[in-house]
Amino acid sequence: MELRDLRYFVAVAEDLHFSRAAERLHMTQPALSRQIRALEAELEVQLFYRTKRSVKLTVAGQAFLEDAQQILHHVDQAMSTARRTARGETGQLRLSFTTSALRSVVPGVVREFRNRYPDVQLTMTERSTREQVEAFQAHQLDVGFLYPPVDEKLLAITPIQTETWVVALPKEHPLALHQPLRLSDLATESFIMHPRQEGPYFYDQIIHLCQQAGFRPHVVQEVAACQTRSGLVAVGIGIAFVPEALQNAGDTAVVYRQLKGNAPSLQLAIVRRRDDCSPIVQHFFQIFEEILKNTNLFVA
Amino acid sequence: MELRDLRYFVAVAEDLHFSRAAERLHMTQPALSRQIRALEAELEVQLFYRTKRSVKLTVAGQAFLEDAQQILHHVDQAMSTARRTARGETGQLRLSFTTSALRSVVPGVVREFRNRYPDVQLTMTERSTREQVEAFQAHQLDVGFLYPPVDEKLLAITPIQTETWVVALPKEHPLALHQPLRLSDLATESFIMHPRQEGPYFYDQIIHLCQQAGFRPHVVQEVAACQTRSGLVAVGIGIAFVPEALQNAGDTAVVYRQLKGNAPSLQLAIVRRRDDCSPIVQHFFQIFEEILKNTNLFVA
DNA sequence: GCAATTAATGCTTTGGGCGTATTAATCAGT
DNA sequence: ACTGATTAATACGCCCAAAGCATTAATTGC
Repeated sequence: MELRDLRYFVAVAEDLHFSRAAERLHMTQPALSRQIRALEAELEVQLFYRTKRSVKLTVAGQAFLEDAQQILHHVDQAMSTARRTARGETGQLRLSFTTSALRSVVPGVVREFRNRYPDVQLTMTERSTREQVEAFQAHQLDVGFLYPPVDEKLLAITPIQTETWVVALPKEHPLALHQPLRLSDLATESFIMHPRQEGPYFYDQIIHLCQQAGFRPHVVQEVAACQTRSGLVAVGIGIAFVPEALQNAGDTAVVYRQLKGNAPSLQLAIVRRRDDCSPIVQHFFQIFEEILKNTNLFVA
Repeated sequence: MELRDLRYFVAVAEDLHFSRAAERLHMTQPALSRQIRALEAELEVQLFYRTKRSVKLTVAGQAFLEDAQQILHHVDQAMSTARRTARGETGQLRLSFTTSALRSVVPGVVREFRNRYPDVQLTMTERSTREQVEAFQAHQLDVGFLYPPVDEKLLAITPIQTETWVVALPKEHPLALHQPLRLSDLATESFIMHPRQEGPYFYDQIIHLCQQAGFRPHVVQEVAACQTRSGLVAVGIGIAFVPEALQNAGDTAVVYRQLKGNAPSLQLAIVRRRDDCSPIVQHFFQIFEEILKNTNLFVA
């Protein structure tokens, strides 16, 4: 059985006339008659009642007609879907980002991507840098916004922008009057830190900067979520570093102060699997680059 | 595009190995490689990443694989359905019957038919003789149990059994003491009749018999449904003729009495369209004949 | 009863798909 | 680094399945 047989059968079944159907199919009537007979022989089923003058579908023929039409339609759809998938117009894109990236570059890119490729199913998951790397390794992620360094040969890492982090202080804290602060002003404070295991680079950077400023920070708690750190600052547990982008998060019990001189900073990066040549991912990167150009962010 | 292409593609996509797939398809590797390339050219879509040593599906290839598998499965199903339909093992059977037929021959046939052909969708509709003829003409009915005579050349009518009708009387009626009754005993009674338009033969037969018995019946009401006639008898509106089969309907306020001599009678018939050669209808008739033989009913 | 219509049959032709032989490229093992 | 094994691609020739052409047979309508 071939699709040709189905196409011939559908044509005859729709016209109930061999000669006309043959003409529509750009072939001769004897060829068509033979093929239909061959199809009936293969199925061992009579599809048409024929007299020398008229053609009529049998019950089995009616049932087969419905299936045949559906199959031919499905074939068209499959071809179209394959083409659209190859062009990156349909499919899925799994996206992850750290909390702070969600407050900066992500929304604009995602909005534009949805506009241009509405048929791509977009899955967005917030994940820490470490979780994203694991998801990439498990082939459960296509594009991530995370904080290098990440030693992973499978990943293609493109730095985007350098974020300077700021100090979050309780509103009533004496240092809240100063702007900017020196790092050495914080020597006797209690620090709420980002857990080292979730991103050792950032943790070590702060420890290192503090040592340069002449003290070793007193860490009272480790919390991964930036907002939670901010919240703990509000209730007086200590002070914390948070990304600049979080300043507008709207907690009135907390003030944010920039640091003079070497401040802790992080380079946000957009990441994909190096072997991933999915056109959807390529489209996403293209849109991302366009937006980056227009908004004139610092590109490291 | 032909099914061959889909079969080849699925084989390669499942094995990710041209030589092995070719072997499974009982063909040589070069032929298979060529066909896949031709398919990609026709779709204008790359389905596989190939190196000289390994084969991998592209995203478009993955999408196409799912469709291709579904299509091939649908084709198998369509062939199977056509065969089963031709054998009358699947499809639909639209059945109609008069109220009284439902109480006699119909249940046994239907039960056995459902047993033997569980995949045939059975639609059962109660209809008067006239309604059944109309449904046949509109091609909305396949098999009917009705009361001839019916002048319709399109229909093949097979008489089944002769039903003698009985008189339904209120329990307290003086004539309830007699068994059997004479028709002439009913000369002064009020009659609840079956409407003439729903089946003139039966109506006219009763009028004719009464005239032979020397009176013209006094008709007080016309009601098509036999049970309803029986119900009206119970509340004293009059007397009525109902089929024997209705005697066991269980209304304790009504008694049924046979008539001596020429009683009104009807010949139930099983009917189909003369041009209908659906195997399902044939099966139904076959089962019906088997059951008729076993139960030894009178066949007219 | 004859002309027109329409599906089936017989014969011939052709092109697409297959097999064989070979090539090119990559990988693994020494 | 070299060699043999593996595997997909290319070249060429063959063959049969499907198409076309010509004709037949049967039915319909005037």
